[in-house]
Amino acid sequence: MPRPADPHARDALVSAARAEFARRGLRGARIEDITAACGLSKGAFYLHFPSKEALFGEVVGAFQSEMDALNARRLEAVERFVEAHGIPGPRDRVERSERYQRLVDLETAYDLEALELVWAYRDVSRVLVGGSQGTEFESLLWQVTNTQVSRVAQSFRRLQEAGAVDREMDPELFGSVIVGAYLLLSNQMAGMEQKPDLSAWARTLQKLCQEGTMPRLEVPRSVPGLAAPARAPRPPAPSTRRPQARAKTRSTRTPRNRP
Amino acid sequence: MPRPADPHARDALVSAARAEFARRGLRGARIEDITAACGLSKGAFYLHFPSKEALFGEVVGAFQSEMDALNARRLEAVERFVEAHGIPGPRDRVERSERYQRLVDLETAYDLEALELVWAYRDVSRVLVGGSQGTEFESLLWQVTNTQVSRVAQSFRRLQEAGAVDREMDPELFGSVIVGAYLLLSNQMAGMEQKPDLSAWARTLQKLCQEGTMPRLEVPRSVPGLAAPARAPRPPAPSTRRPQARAKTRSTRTPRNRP
DNA sequence: AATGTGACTGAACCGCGGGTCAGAAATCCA
DNA sequence: TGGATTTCTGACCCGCGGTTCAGTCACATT
Repeated sequence: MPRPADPHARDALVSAARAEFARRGLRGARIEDITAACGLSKGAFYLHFPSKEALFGEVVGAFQSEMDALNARRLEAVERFVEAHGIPGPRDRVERSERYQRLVDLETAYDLEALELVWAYRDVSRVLVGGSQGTEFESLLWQVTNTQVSRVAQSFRRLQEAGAVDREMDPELFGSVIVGAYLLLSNQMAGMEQKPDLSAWARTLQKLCQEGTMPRLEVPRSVPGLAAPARAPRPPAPSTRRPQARAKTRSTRTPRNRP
Repeated sequence: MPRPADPHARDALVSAARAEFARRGLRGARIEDITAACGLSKGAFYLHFPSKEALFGEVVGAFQSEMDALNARRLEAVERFVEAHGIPGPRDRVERSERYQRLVDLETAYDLEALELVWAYRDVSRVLVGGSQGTEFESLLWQVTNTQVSRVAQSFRRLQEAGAVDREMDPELFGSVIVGAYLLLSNQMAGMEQKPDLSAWARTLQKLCQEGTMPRLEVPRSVPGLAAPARAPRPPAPSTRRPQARAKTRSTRTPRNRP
């Protein structure tokens, strides 16, 4: 087997591609730029990957499977906790009991792990979020997102049924807020040169979630006019979606009149 | 002036373009598809816009200026409130006093307005977030995002200095969470066929913010181990950003050895 | 009707970038 | 040293899609 392949070529391509994707998006990245960054020629790319989409898919796959694994461990850990200690009730929460604190610590630890994972794949996350619209990967992003939203919503619902969180809150909406926060944070990570204090992030995130969903107990008055009529709710907006598109093709255009 | 232009042509093009951008992203949208959706020919597009980027820029400009205007009104309203009633202190918050409730209502009303605006431009928002990476509009998104993060962080900081919110929280991080929630919600809106109950969304959002940032006062024990060592923080990850890219161009490649 | 004018068409043009492949280069083995 | 073999190069091809423009059409005016 003469002329052994450069052992770093494949890794170098992956790294360069990730950087290029992060800069220009999936569509915008040019294979020649990727190979040039590794000191290779365009043709060399195809010795390792059939297309840039395939390369990206490989990286995304790794990201997704790690995320899935983490998710599974997290679900299992919470399950074990509930079996051992039961679901915290309203009292646990407002009094910040030992077992409530334990659960919060558990969740915080997993939030931190999730943040670490996102940090490691922050560039990929950025591309998935911001540069894969109209590609095969767009749906994948929503798949991951919705999985997370569901997970959060599910555990939220359980606490809700136990009376441990405000019953008026929509679990799905709550989940969206949390996941949305992750998405923006991951995008911000992509622009950072050094790692932020993810541990502090995880703590703040948990605090926000825990305190923000405290059930109403010793509340003095019951918050009547929260909905607030929101003066002048603004007219529906200048333009909605496709108001009067005229015809599918040029065939059916109405002639201005007949001679 | 014979052959008057079809009065709907321009609007139809804008609508069709927005739909197409939302489907395929800025880069992925094809001008011929846009014009075909209006029953026009490709050439007609250039009678109205110099390029698809120009069209998009026009729509984005409208979005941005409405957002800026709303932002200005909001800042002014909060300023007026503070002048009239002062900044709520810790007591106001934990007791949910009248003036605290007023401020929450005010914020909720503006959140609702913002959500309404995002709803009207949900397709544009989706493209800005998810389909403009590597284009001239990418920076614009971050400009808008950062403006909002700063606004939230600023008002957060003020409350923090008054002792009305937890001092341990990073204002910028808090802002990112809120804005991130908006971004994900706007993306989810883009896939909805009918308008959700934005008023409920605004309420939940505010509740989360308000309760989630409650200062520590009558807490029984002072929450010692929140930081949680987070077992096995995971090795830095399989791949970081461009570890060993070899050379800028093919010129400086190291020959494997000399004959 | 004839004519002028501006809206609109669509074939043609062209650059960009993905993908190919004949050949050069590198390495091993005899 | 001279094949044998595999890696890697880079010129080339080609389709896609943005852009152009000569020609056509619809309408107003005369």
